[in-house]
Amino acid sequence: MKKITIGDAARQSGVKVPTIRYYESIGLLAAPSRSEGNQRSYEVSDIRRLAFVRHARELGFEVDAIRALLTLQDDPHQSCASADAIAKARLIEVEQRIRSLTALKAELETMVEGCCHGRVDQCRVIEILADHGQCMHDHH
Amino acid sequence: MKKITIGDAARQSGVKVPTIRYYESIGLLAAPSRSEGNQRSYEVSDIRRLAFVRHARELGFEVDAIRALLTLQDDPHQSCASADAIAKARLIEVEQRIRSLTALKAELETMVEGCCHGRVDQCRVIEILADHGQCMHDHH
DNA sequence: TCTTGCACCTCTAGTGACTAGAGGATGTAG
DNA sequence: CTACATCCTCTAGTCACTAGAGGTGCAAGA
Repeated sequence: MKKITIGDAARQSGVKVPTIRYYESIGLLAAPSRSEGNQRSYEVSDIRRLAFVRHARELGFEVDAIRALLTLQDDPHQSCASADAIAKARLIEVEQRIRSLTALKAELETMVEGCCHGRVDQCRVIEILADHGQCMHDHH
Repeated sequence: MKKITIGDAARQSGVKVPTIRYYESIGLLAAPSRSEGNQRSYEVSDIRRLAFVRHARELGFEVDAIRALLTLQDDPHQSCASADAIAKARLIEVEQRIRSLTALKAELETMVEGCCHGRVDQCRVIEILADHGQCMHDHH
């Protein structure tokens, strides 16, 4: 067995070194074996697990959701209904978030277009922020 | 002058009571005068300022950006170029965020569609998360 | 007048998901 | 053998709040 240091694990998985230690501390990754000199020594399966976590984090899953997904992954004979439910819930969140960001974008565009490029007292950026009544969008 | 309690200020501005005290502590809102019994007493202008902050926060501006906008608002004779720049920067952020969330949405849809509703070892939700190489979108 | 009960006060600590830094040990290349 | 990178643990900081403890102020009903 070749030993994978935490630095190599970080490079291969794309998860930063302190973050790997953090994941270990919150129980997302099992504590690996140690070398003579007390340095962490990872297996290839740990790298895969880290890559899984990283990808899920990039997709915006919370650590608790990832923990649930990892539990499923560890026991591949159970039903995937939970994984499906987690992904679906996240999809709904994402759709909602896109809707509200799109409304927000329109509002920011109005602000920027309305900027007179002159003095603050004629500027719609400040004006729109100051008066929520001018906000037509129900992004909030 | 009628005195506005912190509770009324919260109701009128939509900013929660502890959040108002927090904003005071970080210098976003000046410390108001106090009643005999040491209770905060706000002016109408404070309510407006709080509503301004709330709206800007809802639009996703960070507290530091809001601090800059408030400084501009306090001196309406200066150029609005800074306000414009802050709003434009936020607009770019929002557009970027929408793009990456849209890519993410597509990926989540692939996951959910690919779910066999059977066992985990045939489930694309887990599979796609486990293998980032299957992710075609450069949302990250 | 008393009491009930809500709203207010300050202060500390917790949240999520890390990130930064101190201070020291280990491992490797020249 | 000596640099120097990498590793170790531990604590504290980030952001924008939120929660809770423990105590005070105040207005209305009995």
